[in-house]
Amino acid sequence: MRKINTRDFRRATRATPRQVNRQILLNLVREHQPISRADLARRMRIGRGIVTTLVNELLEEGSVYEGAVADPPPLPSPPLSTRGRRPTMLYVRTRDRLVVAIDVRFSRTYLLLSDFSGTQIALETFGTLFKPDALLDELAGRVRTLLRTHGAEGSCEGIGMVVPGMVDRGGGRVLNAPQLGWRDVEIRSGLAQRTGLPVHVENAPAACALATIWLRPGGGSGIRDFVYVAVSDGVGAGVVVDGQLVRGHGHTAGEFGHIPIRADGPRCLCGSAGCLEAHTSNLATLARYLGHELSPAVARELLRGSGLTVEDVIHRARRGEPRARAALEETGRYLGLGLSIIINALNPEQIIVGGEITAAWNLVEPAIRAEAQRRALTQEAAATPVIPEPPGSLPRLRGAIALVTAPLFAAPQVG
Amino acid sequence: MRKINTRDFRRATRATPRQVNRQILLNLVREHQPISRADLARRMRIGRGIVTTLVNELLEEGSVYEGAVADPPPLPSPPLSTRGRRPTMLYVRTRDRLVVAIDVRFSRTYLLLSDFSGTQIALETFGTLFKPDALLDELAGRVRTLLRTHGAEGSCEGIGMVVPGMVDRGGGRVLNAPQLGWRDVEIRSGLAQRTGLPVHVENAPAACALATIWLRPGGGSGIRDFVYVAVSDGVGAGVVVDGQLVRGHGHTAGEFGHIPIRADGPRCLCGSAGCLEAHTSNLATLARYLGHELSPAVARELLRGSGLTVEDVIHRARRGEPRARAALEETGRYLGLGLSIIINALNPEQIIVGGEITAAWNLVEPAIRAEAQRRALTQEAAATPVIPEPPGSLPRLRGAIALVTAPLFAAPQVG
DNA sequence: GCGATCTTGTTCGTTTAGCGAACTAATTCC
DNA sequence: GGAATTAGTTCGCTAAACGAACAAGATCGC
Repeated sequence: MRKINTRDFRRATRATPRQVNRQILLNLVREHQPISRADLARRMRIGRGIVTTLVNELLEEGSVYEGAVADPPPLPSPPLSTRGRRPTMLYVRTRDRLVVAIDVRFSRTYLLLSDFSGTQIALETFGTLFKPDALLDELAGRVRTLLRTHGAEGSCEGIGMVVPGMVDRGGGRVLNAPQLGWRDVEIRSGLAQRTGLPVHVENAPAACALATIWLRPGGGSGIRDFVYVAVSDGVGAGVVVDGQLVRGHGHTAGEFGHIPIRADGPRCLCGSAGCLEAHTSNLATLARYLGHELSPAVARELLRGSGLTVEDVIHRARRGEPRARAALEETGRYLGLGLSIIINALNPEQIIVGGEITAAWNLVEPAIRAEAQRRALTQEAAATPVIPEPPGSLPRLRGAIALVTAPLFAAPQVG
Repeated sequence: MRKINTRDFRRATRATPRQVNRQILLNLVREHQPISRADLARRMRIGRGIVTTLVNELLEEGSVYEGAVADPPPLPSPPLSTRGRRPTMLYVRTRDRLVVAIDVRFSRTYLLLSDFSGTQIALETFGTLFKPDALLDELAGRVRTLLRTHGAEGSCEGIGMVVPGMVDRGGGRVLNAPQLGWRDVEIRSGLAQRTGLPVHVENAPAACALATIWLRPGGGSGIRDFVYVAVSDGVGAGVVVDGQLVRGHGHTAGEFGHIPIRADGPRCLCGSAGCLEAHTSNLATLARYLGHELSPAVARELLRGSGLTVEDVIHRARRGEPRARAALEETGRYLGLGLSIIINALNPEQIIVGGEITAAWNLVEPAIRAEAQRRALTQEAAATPVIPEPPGSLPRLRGAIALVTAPLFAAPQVG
C-alpha cells in the first residue's frame, strides 16, 4: 500500500522482471547456501529453465559459484528423497571480495579489512585525528598499505565509514558530529579520490541497524521491523521498517538521545534538559556513580580527568559494590522508559541494545524490562523482546561492511 | 536499499512490467489530469505506442475516461507549442464510483456516501450503539437505504470504517477500543456479509494519515514522510514513511498518546502517569481549565456530567478569558514537547495536527512551535512545518474513503 | 488556399524475457 | 539391467516492451 511517487519513479522496462528475479534468487542463495538450482526453482515457484539462465548470469559476473556435487547422502539438510541425480550446490562468492570498514570514534579510529561475509582479515587502530584532511590522509595511507600487505588491491570493492554524528548518506557529508567537532564536512569525495575506491558514510547507530539487517548471524530470521538502540557516549537509534532503514527527511531520524523524559532532569550536552541521553549515556551512568549531576562542564571533566570508565563501573558492580549496581540499575530504568516510547511509537518486532552497557546486561535487564512493560499498551507490545548485542561483535564495523555489501543484495526499486 | 524478504516475496513475471507501468500511468493521470497520452509518454520517458496500449487497457476496465479534444488554445496549462494536432485529454473515473465511509466515535457514528474523489453525496448521523452486533445491524440497514435512495446499488465499490482504537487491518479485527469497550471484536466479516460489499477497517489517526497521503488537496505536493497527530479524546498518530503508512509489528504503531513526558504528571486513563495524552487530550485541556488533575474518575465525570466541551473552552479563550487561554497554551506547550519527540525520532518532512484544538490554532501554535524548536537538534529539524488540518475537512471520513480507494492506486509490490 | 511543418496518436515488425515441454544426465530401487 | 526419480539444459512459444513508420489533425508562411 505504498503510494507511487509521481515526481521520482522508476518505471519498469523489459529487463525489470529479470533484475527482480535475479536479486531474489541471489538472496535465496545467500540465506540458504548451499542450495541447488532445483531447490531455488521450488522456492521461487518458477521453472527450472529460468533458474539455469539466471544462475548462469550470476556465475558469469562472479556473484555466485558452484560447489562440488553433493557426493554422499549425509547432507546437513536431508534431501526430500534419497533417489535421483545429485544436485550441484551454489554459494555466494564472499571470500575474495573485500571491504575496508572504518569506525571513527572520539578516542580512536578502527580499520578493518574484511570479506563480504564479515570475516575479519586484519584490524588496526590509531588515535583519531580531529582535522578532517589530516584524518583522510592518514586513512588513505593506511588503506593503501593494508590492501598491499594482504595482496588485495584488486579485490577490494569499497570502503564503509561510520561516524558518530548525523550524515547525509546520499551526499557523503557529515552534517554534525559534536564529538569530532565537525559541521558540514564533505568526507566521501575526499576519501574516494585519495583511494580510488567507492566510499559510503553513515551515522553509527544507523550502521549498527544495517549490520543487523544484513549480517545478523542466522540471517533470514525474518525480523524486518526493529529498532537498534546504541548506548555509548551518546544515545542514538537506527529504525528499520520492512527491512529498510528509515533515514528521515533531513537524514536525522533515530535521534532518540535527545527526547525529553523528565522535565526536571539534568542539563544535557545538547542544551536542553532532561534528555534520554543525559540519563542513560555512559557519561550519565559514570556521573551518577560519582554522585554528580551531568552538566557539560562535568562531562568534559569526566572525559579528560578521571581515568574512570563505564567498564570500571560495571566491573565494580559485578564485584558487588552497591553504589555501582544502583547507578547501573537506574540507567536501566531510564533506558526502559526510553524503549517504552519506541515501543508505543513504532511497535517494532524487536529492540536490540548495543554499547558498553550490554556487558552488564543481567544487572540492567530487569529494570529495563520492568519499566518498558509498565508503559506498554497491549500484551504483545509488553512482550516486545529486548535483546543485547552479543559482546565483541563489533557492530559499528560490521555496519560499515554492510554499507558496501548491502546495495549489491538490496531489492531493485520499482514503481 | 530494502532487503528482500526471502520468506514472503513477490517474484516478477512476464506481466509485472505492465502492471507497474500501468499503475504509474494511472497515478500520473490522477495527479495531472487533464493530461494527454503524449504528455504521459514524455513524463514516463516511454514510447507513445506503449502509452496507447496501456491507456486502452485502463479505458476498457473503466479506470480512466477520455474527455473531449482540447478545442480552443486557452488551456489552463499552456501547451509547449501552439501548433500540431490537439491532444485528447484523459481523466480518472471518479464520479460514478462510490464509497461508503463510516466513522464510529464515542458519542455518534457518521455515515458518508462519497465518490472516489472525496466529493460528498450524503452525510448522516446516529447515536453510537456499543453492542457490536447491534451497531453492525444498524449500519448495514443504513448503508442499504443510503445506496437505494441514491440509486447507487451497483456503483458502490466498498465500505471504509474508522474506529477509535487499535485495529488489525489485515484481519479486520478491532483489538482494543477503550472508548467503545471493545476488545478483540471481529468487525469486517460481519459487515461484509450483511452488505455484500468489501469492508476495510482502520484506526482513526492512521486513517487520517491515509487521507493525507491519498486525498490531500493538491495531491502530488510530494510530501511522502510525515506524521499525522490526531488530538481528540485520545492522542494518536499516523506515521508515514516513503508514502507508506507504518503499522508496526502488532498493528499498534503510532500510539504516541501514552509516551511519558513527565514523571510527576497526572495519572492517565491507561494506568500510567505523565502520558502525553494526559496532558494534551481534549479532556486534559478541559480538566486543566476546570482546575482538576485528570484522573480516570474525574475524566468520566467530565464526560458525563458537565456539559462543557473543549469547543466551549476555545470559545471563551477567543473572547479573551485568561484562564481559558492559559489552559490552551499549556496544552500547546505539552503538544510541542510531544512533537519534538516525533521530530527527533523520525525527522518527518512535515507534521499535521488534527482535532478540535485546531480551531484555536493561533492561540496554541506559538507555544507548540516554541517548545518543538527548543528541542530540535538541527536547524532543519527546528524548521519542520507543523500544520493544522483545515477545519471542516472531515479527516476521519476521508480516511475511510481512502481505505477503499488507495489499494486501486497503490504501487504493486515487487521483490 | 495550399504546401511545409509540427504534434498527437496508432500500427506493426523486432527483440527479448518468461514459460513450459521435451530432453539429457545421474542416481536409486527392484 | 531396466524402471523410476531427481537435477539440470535446451528449445520453441507467447507476450510485452521497444522503436520506427505512418496516419490524423492542427498552425504557419507564402
